[in-house]
Amino acid sequence: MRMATEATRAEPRNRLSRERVLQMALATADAGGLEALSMRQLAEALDVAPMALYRHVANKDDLIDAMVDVVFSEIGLPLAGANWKASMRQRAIAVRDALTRHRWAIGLMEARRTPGPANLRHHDAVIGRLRAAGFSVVMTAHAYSLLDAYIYGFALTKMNLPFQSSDVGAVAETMLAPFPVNEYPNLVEILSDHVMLPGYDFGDEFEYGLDVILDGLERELSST
Amino acid sequence: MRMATEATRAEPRNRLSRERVLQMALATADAGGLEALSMRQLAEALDVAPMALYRHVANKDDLIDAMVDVVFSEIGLPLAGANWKASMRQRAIAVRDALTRHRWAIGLMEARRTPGPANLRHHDAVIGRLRAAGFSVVMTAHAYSLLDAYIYGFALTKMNLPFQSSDVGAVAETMLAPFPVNEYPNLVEILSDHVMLPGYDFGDEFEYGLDVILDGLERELSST
DNA sequence: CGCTACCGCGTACGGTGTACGCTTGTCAAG
DNA sequence: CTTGACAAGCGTACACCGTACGCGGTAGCG
Repeated sequence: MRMATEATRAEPRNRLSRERVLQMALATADAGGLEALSMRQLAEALDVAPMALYRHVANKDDLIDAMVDVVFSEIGLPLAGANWKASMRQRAIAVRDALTRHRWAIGLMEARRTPGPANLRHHDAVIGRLRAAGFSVVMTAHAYSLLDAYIYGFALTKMNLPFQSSDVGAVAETMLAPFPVNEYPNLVEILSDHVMLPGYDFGDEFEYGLDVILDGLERELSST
Repeated sequence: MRMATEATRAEPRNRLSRERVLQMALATADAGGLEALSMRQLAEALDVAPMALYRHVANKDDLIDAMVDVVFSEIGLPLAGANWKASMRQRAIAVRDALTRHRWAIGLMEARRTPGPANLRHHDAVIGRLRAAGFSVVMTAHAYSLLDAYIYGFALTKMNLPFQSSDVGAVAETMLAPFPVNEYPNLVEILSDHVMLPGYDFGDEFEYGLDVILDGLERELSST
């Protein structure tokens, strides 16, 4: 039998591509964090020799740049119709959600010095939305800086939280165990009287702070 | 001649110690970032074999934990006397300054799951300051979450800014060069009409956003 | 059929963190 | 003064990492 039919069937199935590399890299990083992403492991996951990856990716940095741009593309653009507060609120939550899905990306979103198209498109759209709502150029810079700092910072502190928003109690005790009781009374109070109570979810703090910021910006806007 | 006097003079000079390791590690990380800090390089800088370090440090993670706690200790505690806004403002700036001195620490301050004593002391003092100012336990959690997210987030985005707050123009052009003109009009506008102008310093955005947040918290506090 | 372009691979180099066991300098007790 | 214990520093080794370089096979075209 000839190989043609086999080739056209079996070959393209395992055929490597930038797409497949990117997708697998995202999956690995989502599952095990950035430090679990090694070129060798990635190659193995794709059932391919390590060096094969370099046909589709210039180097690891290039790969990560591309991964970050995928995250940006998942965020979507802010709504154009709604009032600016609703629009910014929705965008903030979209970013937060994307960063929750891709925790490894948190430190990198604004770090790469070669932003991808999705990145630039996103920033352009947000800025445009604010300008259209009547923000001056200066106020837009203020607002964007404030909002993004909060969003990324919340993701950062939340991600870094050494517990999964559930077994807070155990972790807190482990943290404080090496120290004398009542060494840190205020910390203990807020932990035991609030954070460790059943209903508490640190993630809920996000929207509270977000609304404080949006209200503050609204006031700044109308006072100009 | 006897060795006693020599020993007491020359020996402790080169004698390794946790302190010396820590100090050199901080210097290296401050100068070249966390990725410049390798145990081998660190050993060489201390004129010592790599494995000698492990007498004073359990492993690299333990070393980094200790380094983070040094940063916390540099921040100092919030003023007790002043009104809470001034106190929080001063603390925020102190944290920002510490993170500017030690950029490598930004992602790590809240990440380690074994916080050091300076870390806990700091948190305890801030919480205590807010409680003393009349914040309820719940409001304290809100305020702290909001403030820290902003502070760390600002440090994160500022640190990651791919330029040194000076040659913004060149970098911006490099970023946008691969794309058609007018693909991102809003981005271009804010860059050329504001960010790239001589007087602009992104660092100045920090206090603007900080004050918006503090004012917002004050309003929340008085409306309770 | 032959040519060319490309894709995946093998090998190798210089880096990393660190486990394990040896050597050597210091000091206390006999 | 000798001896022995103890800790500090070291040498070697291992498993991993990113990736430069060049080879071989295959696909699709003329």
